[in-house]
Amino acid sequence: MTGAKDYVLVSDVQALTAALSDLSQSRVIGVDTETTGLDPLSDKLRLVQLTAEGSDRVFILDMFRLGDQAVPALRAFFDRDQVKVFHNAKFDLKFLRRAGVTVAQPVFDTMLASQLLTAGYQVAGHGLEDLAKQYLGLNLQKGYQMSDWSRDLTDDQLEYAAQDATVLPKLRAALIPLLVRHGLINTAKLEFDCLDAVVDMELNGMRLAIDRWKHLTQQLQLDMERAASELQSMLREAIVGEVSLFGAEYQTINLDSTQQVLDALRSLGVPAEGTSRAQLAPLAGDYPVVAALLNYREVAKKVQAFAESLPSYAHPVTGRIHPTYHQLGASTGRFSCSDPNLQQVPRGAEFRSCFIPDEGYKMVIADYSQIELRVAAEISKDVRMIAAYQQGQDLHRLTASLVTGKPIDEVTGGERQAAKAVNFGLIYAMGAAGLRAYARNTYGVEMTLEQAETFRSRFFDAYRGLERWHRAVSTSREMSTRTLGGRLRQWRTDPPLTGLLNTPVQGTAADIVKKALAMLANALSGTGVRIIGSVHDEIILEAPEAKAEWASSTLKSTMEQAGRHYLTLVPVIAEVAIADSWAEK
DNA sequence: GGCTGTGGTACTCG
DNA sequence: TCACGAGTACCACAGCC
Repeated sequence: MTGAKDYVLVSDVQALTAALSDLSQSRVIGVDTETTGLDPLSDKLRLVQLTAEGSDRVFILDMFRLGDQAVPALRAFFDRDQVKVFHNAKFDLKFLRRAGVTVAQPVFDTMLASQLLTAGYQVAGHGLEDLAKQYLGLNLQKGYQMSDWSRDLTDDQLEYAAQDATVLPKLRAALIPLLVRHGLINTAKLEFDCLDAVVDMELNGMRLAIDRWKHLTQQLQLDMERAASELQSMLREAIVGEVSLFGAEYQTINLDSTQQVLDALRSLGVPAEGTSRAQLAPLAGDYPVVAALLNYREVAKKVQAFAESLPSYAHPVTGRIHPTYHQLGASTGRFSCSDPNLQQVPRGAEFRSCFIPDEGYKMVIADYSQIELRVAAEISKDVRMIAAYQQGQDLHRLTASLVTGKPIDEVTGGERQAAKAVNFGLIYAMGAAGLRAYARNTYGVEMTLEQAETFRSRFFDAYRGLERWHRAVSTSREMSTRTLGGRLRQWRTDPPLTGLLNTPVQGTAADIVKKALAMLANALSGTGVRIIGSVHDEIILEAPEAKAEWASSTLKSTMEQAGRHYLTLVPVIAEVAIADSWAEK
């Protein structure tokens, strides 16, 4: 046990002033909070625990007792350039923000630091207890997180509250040498700088036109019922003739059960190896029942996974959708998103047009143009790709021309589409077989394996730098890789080549988006323009109508500037639109 | 009999 | 159909009370 018994309960303004003055002497302070629940939009901030590095004394601010009169002093305190150390800072920052307190950089987040150090590895946990044990050899007292922080506090609760705060500066001191050793200082700074934008996105959320959404849901449900009954009647022929107590017409099969569906298909004479889309798609032309199944699946997914579930996420206080962004949720450095996952809302306008701005506001939406291909050009230093981007050429058209041997302006639209897919697939080492399958299924183009191989080798003849990069990576035997920003991903066993190629590309794109978000949070602070979402290469703002033009040019220039921070050979372009819904891009 | 957790499958997105 | 990276819903199954 770490007995941090030395705490001072601060419940009036005089004591607060004295405490903050005392803490101001320290270059580094640990910050923790206790709240009446987990939701910053409906629960309350109860305690703020502050401790100076090197001290075991913790000032525990009782926000219920202090009330609003504490806010100006706290705001001034957190505006100073001391290092504020948090664990899972996003949580505390959201509650502080709701209480009227913004926290200026520099912020150090021990959880993000730990996640960066282990990126790619499966580790037991990144909780404060885990880190205290691992890096400091301390066993923290657990079990008070979920206690009732809304009533009079017990001595046990106060001791628990004090304990976590004292650990934070110590953890930072232990983590910094590791970040240095792993070359992760810049990446850590980037992640910490990004926190404000993440807090914005979660607190702001996105507005859903709920009536419109429910109407869409009803339509889709009808579509699904039609698709289901059509499929059901086609499959029912499979069980006609089988012995049934009630008659075959009463038998239904569970359309969501792959086992039942496969049995039924086989007894209808469909030569299906399995029920995956990949295995069924080639059979759809010959067997109407297969086409019916694929159709059912598509619409069922949209109804069950998106349409029906989304309204339950509308927040009772704001009416808006507030997802959770996991800053290091993907091992490449990308965000992941859940509850709900707004990053997988179907692209169709019928879905995205239901996401709208507040009255008097516009959405301002921007995404990077071909960001991953540009990053691949920069990493591989391929002269042809770099030159094409510098001259503002259409890279897909160029690839089509190089592979077919046609002059650029004779390339057809179909060839350009095919080249688009090839650009995408081949930079991640898609094999000849994959290419062949892709060409057949997407464009109905039949080719032999040899022809696919020729196509592939022409691609790499055209882009020598890309080929050199592939060869260098595949012979390197490295157990880790880095993005251009220095972000690290490690493997414990021999990594797949595709992972070694994909991670620096996808991860550098993530570095760029995060840099842009960090810069935006600063640039937009106090302007009334809100950051409301981000989907991998896209950033969504909500701006008062009068400021939409300004927000739009700020968004575009900030995203492009963030790109230049990492890419020096290849220009970065962001395309921006002012819109009345997410469907307009 | 009903609950929970886990693995597999299939879909969505960039 | 796929190369990479994610999350969610559903089914089937094991283990438990």
